[in-house]
Formats: sequence, structure tokens, C-alpha cells
Amino acid sequence: MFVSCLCRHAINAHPALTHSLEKSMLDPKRIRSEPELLAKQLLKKKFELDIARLSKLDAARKQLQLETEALQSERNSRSKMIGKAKAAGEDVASILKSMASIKSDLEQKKEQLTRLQQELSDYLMTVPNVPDVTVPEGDDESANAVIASWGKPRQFDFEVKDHAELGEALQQGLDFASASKIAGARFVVMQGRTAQLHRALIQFMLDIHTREHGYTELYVPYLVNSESLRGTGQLPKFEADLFKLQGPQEYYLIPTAEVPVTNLVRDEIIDAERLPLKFTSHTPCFRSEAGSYGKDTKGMIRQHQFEKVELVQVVQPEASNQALEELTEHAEKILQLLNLPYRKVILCGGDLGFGSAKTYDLEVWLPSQNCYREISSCSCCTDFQARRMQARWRNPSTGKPALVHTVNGSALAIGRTLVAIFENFQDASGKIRIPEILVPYMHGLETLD
RNA sequence: GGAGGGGUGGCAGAGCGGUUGAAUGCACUGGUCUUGAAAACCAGCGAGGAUGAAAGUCCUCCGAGAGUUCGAAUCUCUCCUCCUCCGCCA
Repeated sequence: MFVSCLCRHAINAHPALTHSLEKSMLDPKRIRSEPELLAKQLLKKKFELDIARLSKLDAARKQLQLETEALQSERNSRSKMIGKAKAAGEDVASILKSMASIKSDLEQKKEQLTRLQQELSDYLMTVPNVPDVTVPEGDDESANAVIASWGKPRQFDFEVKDHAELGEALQQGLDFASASKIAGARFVVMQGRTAQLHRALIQFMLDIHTREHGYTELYVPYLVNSESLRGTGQLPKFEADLFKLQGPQEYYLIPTAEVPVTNLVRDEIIDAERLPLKFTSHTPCFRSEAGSYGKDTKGMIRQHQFEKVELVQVVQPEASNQALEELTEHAEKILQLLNLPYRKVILCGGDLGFGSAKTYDLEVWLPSQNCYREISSCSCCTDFQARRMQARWRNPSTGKPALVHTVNGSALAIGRTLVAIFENFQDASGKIRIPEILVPYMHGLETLD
């Protein structure tokens, strides 16, 4: 019922707003009122806000807009006069004559204004979200701070193998050679019981989130339009990371379910009592991995195509910090139920994603690498995506529409979870013990061999 | 793929090219009435932007974009999208 209600809303979506300026990431009012503070905050993210350029553009915009609107006003009132005069049977030739210059002036100003607004908006679309005050300073991942650890890495009394080696040795395991024949590098074929385990993980995670964490499951398109990608912040800056389809329609393969799911609320005004919206969705994710040549080339850590169970919350602004904590715990719960050792890391400013104000990464222990590797990333995007999407709620205390906040996270990346299970639960003979909680999903099967 | 019909405010649904940002109904909000509620009656009620201390004033928006016009929800073109019928198909 809940979902069908949302769908109806989506069909009768508000028309997109016309002012391109509104689709910027920063609050235009904030830019004007406290540019230095903003610039300082963005510096934490290693982004230099060009205040001089912004204020210059905005001043010009202001002037032009005033002039344009004055001309429009003049045109409107004279047009009305013509209407009245005609109705009264009077001669309108003189008024008509005076319109000529207004018209050409207006056209000129309008064109300039549009160009200026476009320039302003183009720049603002490349400005990242402002980091939260609790985000630590730092240039790169080395400055990320571990804030919690769960579980103890197991001590092995034999030489551990990595997941690729383990998977290729299994009767029904991983087949990278076939994948590269069929498609190329960074793909995998899973066989038999391994494919089944992979599917079981998806089923298990969705069950927990829908039955215990209160999320509504969604099935969504895997192809999206560019508007959706702008909404969540992948475009215009990160087009190179995406797969774009050829053909008459402009389609992109989704890099994460966050894109279609979050965009459900694009151009919507949501009633306060419907918040928070909590959605979970399993989708494949497609990433070009441009710029990661040479990284994780072996195995299925970094693939062009992988599965993920995603969590998304759409909340009132005051609730977003708490929602991030809660959503991260929901992801952690999966790792705990699978009994996989992990740690929780808060990303520093320099490592923070474009649209995120605050991000927790969950890193799972990988014995073969003797380190923790990212398996989930949970982000609070505050009103960054909401502003781009014009996703709002009606604040009952003011009666006015206000931007929502969006929170999202992986819970979890399926491929990497499979990797973690292989590596953590291997034995000396190369067999894999299946985590207890998944055994029912495997119809009683307890080991892969 | 072929033929046809639609897209207007939270919803439903009017709208001869000129005081129409948009009738009307429902919903919603405030008030009157009532012991209370309902009903009835009265009033209010779209969004965004500019300017301003505020009140206010002005601009834009009737699927999107372009055009015609002094003036477009209304006329023209392109696109998107929804619906109905036929064909095809998982």
C-alpha cells in the first residue's frame, strides 16, 4: 500500500522547476550571506570555492534579472492595456508602436540572463557537499579514523589462500577465465553452489532489512536517464565512471541502486507523516572503474558488474544524523550475523564522496590481504541530493515545502561479502564453511568443497 | 511496429488568443455554531525566484523545448509521457 502510494505520486510528478540556478548544490542564499564560511568548510574537502568568481557572476546576474523583470513587467502591463483598449473600441496603434523597443530589449536581456544563469549553475554543479563538523581533517584515506571494531580476525595455522585461488579450486566455484572470454577483465562467472551462495546472501540481507529493520523492498530500473544521475550527484562530474548505452535513448547503467531509489522522490513534495521513507533494493551495479587500472586486478574485489543490497532513507533534516547512525548499524548487523570481523571507519574530509556530508565505511577483514577492506559505505547527503532533485517535504510548522535529507548505504556489497566468507571461513584443505545463518538458505548445505 | 485519444494546482475537473495563476468540487487550515463531535455556514489555501528589516511589490511556471503574436494554458512544430485498439512478444 505504502509503495503503490508512492508510485502514484511519482506518476503525477511536479514539473521540473525552470530556474536552473535552483538546481545547484549549494544554497544560493548561503553563498551570498556567508561565502567565506562556506569556502572554509569546503576546504576540508580539498575543494577551493572560487568566491570572487561567484560573487562577480551573482552580482551581474542580479542586475540583469532586475532589468529583465522590469521590462517584462512593462510589457505585461502594456499588453493588458491593448486588450482593454480593444475591448473599448479604442485605437491601439500608439501603444503598439511603443512596444517595439521593449520587445527587442527584452529578448536581448533574457538571452544574457539565461547564459549567465547557466554559467553560474554549471559551476555550482561541480561544487561538492559541505562536510559535517564531525568529519576529521585529512587529505586521503590514511587520515580516516577507526571508530569501532567488531569480531577478532581468526588465527590460521596454515597458509591462507585468497578468494580467487579458493574459488577456482572449488568443484563449483569461481571461473574468471570464462568471464574474461565472454566479456573481458573484471567480470566473474559463478558456478553451482557458489552461485547459490551468492544468491542466498542477497535473499538473506533483504529478509533482514525488510523483516527486522523496517525497509520496504523495491525493484527498480537498472537503466536510468541523465536527470536521475544529476540528482544523486554522479553527473556532470563523474561521467567517466559510468557505462552509457548507445542507442536512440539516453540511458546509463546504474552504478548503484542509490540512483533509481533516491530519485523516487525527485520533484516530489512529501507529506510529513510519510517520513522517514526507508527503502531497500537489490540491484546489479555497473562501474567503468576508469582510473583504477592496476588496482585489485585479481579476483572479484573490483568488478565492472556486481550485486549490492542498498538501503536508502529519506528523512526530515533534523533526523538525518541519527538516520545515518541507524542505517550504518543495519549494515553492521549483516556482518555480525555472518560473523565476519569488521571495523567502522569515519572518512576524513579528503576521502569523502562528492555528495556526502559524512560517511562511515565498514571494512571487513580479509585474511589473504591481512587488512580490512571496504564492504559498505554509508553516507548522509544532507540536502545536497535533495536540492538537485528538488525533493521536498511539507513542514507542518511552517506549512512550506522544505528540502528533505537523504541517507544511503550498502548493506552489503554482495560480491565482497562472498569474498570475505571464502577467505575467513576457509580450512586447510580449501573447503569453505558456510555461515550458520545462511545454511537454511542453502537448503542445509554446510560447506563448499 | 500501426491507428487513435490524453497530459491543467494535493486529488478530480472546467477553461471563445486579452483584468485567468487559472472556474467548480473534494481534501486541507482557521472561525461561527455545538456539552463534544459531525453537519451546516463564513474565510483562507499551488510552487519557485528577485527585491525588501517587514508589509508589500514584481517576475516565472498549466508535461518539456522551440516558434507565431503587442499579448499564449489556449495557435504551430519537435520531444517526453500516459491511456485505448490492432500486431508482435517474455
